[in-house]
Amino acid sequence: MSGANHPEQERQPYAPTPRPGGRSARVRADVVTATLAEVAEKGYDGLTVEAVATRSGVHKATLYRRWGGVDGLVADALTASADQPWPLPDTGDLRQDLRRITQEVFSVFTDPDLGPTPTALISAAQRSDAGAAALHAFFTARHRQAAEVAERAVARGELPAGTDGAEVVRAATAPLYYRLFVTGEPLDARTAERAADAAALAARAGLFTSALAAEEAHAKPNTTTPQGN
Amino acid sequence: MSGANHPEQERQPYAPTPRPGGRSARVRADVVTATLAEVAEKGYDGLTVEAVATRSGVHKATLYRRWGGVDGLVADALTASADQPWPLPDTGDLRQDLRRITQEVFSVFTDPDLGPTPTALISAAQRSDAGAAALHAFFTARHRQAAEVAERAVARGELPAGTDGAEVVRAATAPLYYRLFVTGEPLDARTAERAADAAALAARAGLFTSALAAEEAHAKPNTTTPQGN
DNA sequence: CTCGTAATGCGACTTGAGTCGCATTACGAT
DNA sequence: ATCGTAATGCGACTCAAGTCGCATTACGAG
Repeated sequence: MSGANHPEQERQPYAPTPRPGGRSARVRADVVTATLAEVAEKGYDGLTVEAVATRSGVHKATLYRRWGGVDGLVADALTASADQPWPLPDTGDLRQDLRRITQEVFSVFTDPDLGPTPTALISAAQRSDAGAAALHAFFTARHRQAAEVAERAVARGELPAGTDGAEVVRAATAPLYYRLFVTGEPLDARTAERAADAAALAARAGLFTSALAAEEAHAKPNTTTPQGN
Repeated sequence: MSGANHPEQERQPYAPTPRPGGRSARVRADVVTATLAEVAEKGYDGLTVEAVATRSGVHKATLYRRWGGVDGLVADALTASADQPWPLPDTGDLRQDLRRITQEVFSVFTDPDLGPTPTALISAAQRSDAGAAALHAFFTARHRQAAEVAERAVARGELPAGTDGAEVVRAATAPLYYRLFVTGEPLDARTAERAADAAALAARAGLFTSALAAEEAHAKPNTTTPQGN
C-alpha cells in the first residue's frame, strides 16, 4: 500500500543495456511494431508471444528474456506509443477546446480502423502490473499535456486561479472512457459534447481548484478566487 | 450421413436446463461462491478453473461444460452479484444524494477487504464477450436504479424536466471508475465529492436533458410514453 | 418403487505456453 | 583487423490448461 502521489520512478520494461545501439535497438523496434500489428489484428486474447516472435523474426526465447511475456510486450508498446503527442486545440475558449479533445477521443476509439489498436492496448495493459504502470504513465503524460487548455483559460481569466488543469481534462474525458472500458455502453458524439460542456461548467464554478493552489493564488494580488459554495 | 433431424443443441453456459431444480442449482451456487472467493483471494490472474473445481468440489470437466472456462465463471458470478441491490440515498437534495453515491463507490473499492473482489470481477469481465455482456447488464441495472435520485430531483423541481437520470449518475461516477480501471490513478474522498458536485451542477444547468424527452415533457405533463408505430 | 434420462464424475489425452542450457552471431573497444 | 563479451538463435524439455469418451449418480415422472 503506497500512498505516494509522486510516481517519479518510471522504469522501462528492460534495463538500459550496456549495448544500446545497434542490433538491440533494431530488435526492439521490430518487436514493438509486430506487437502493435498483432494486437490490432487479433486483439489481446489472440496475442501470443509466438506470433510476435514469428512476425518480428525474433526468437521466442529472446522475447521472454527481454520482455518477460505478453505483459511486457504490451507495456513496452504502450510506452513507445506514449511518445507520440497528439494535437492540442487552441480555440480561445475552454469549452470549445474541451469539446475538441473529447471529440478527438470519440473519433479515435470509434473509428473501425484506428480504434481497435488503442482499445486492445488499454484493455491489455490493465492485466499486469507492468502494463498498469505503463498505462498510468501514458495517461499522466496525456493529462499533463492536455492540461494546457485549462491553464490558458486561467491565464485568460476564464477560470479561477489555482484550477487543476489535469483534473478538468479528466472530468471531460472520464465519461467517454467509462463507457468504453467499464460499462461497455455505446459512445456517441453527443455524449462527448456533453462531457466537455459539463467539465467546462464545473471548472468555471471553481470546483477543480485545489486548496493548496488556491492559497498560492491568494498570495498573488491578481485574482480573487471565491470558493464556489 | 442423413440424420437430417438431429436436434443437438450446444449447451450454453447456465442456459435454462430441463432440470433446473435440485442438484444443478446447488452446483451452480457452489461454483459461484467458489469463484468469488478465488477472485477475492488471488485476483483474476490467479483464477484458474482447477482451483474453482477444487474449492467447489465440482469436477473440472463440468465447469468447462457448463461455464466454458474462466470467462463464463466470472460472467456468472457477476450476474449473480448484480441481483444484490445497494442502498439508495434520499436526503432531499440532489448533490447530497450524488455525494452519498460516489462516497459509497469510493468506500467499496478502496476498502482493503471489500475492494479486491469487485475490482477483480470488473477487470476480469472486460476480457471476454460474455463477461462484457454481464458487466454491461450490471451497470445498466445500477444506473437505472440510481437514476431515481435524479428523478426525485426532477419531481422536486430541482432539475429541469426531461433530465436523463442515468446520465446524471454516469457523470457523477465516471471519474471514479476512470481512475480505478483506466488510468490507475489514486482515488480519494475529495475526488468523489468533486465528481458528485460537478454532476449536480451540470444537471441543474440542464446539460443532461435529452431534447426529445424535454419536448415530451413540455407537450404533456403526463409521463406516459406512447409506444407503437 | 422403478425406470429413463440428463447431469456430473472420472481420468487419459492433446496442445501450447513458458523455461533452460548451449551454440552462434554481432557489437564495440583496442 | 582482432578479440572479448553480451545478446540472440536454437531446440528440447516441463507442466498446466483445456478436451474427450465413457461410467456413474441423482433428479423427476409414472
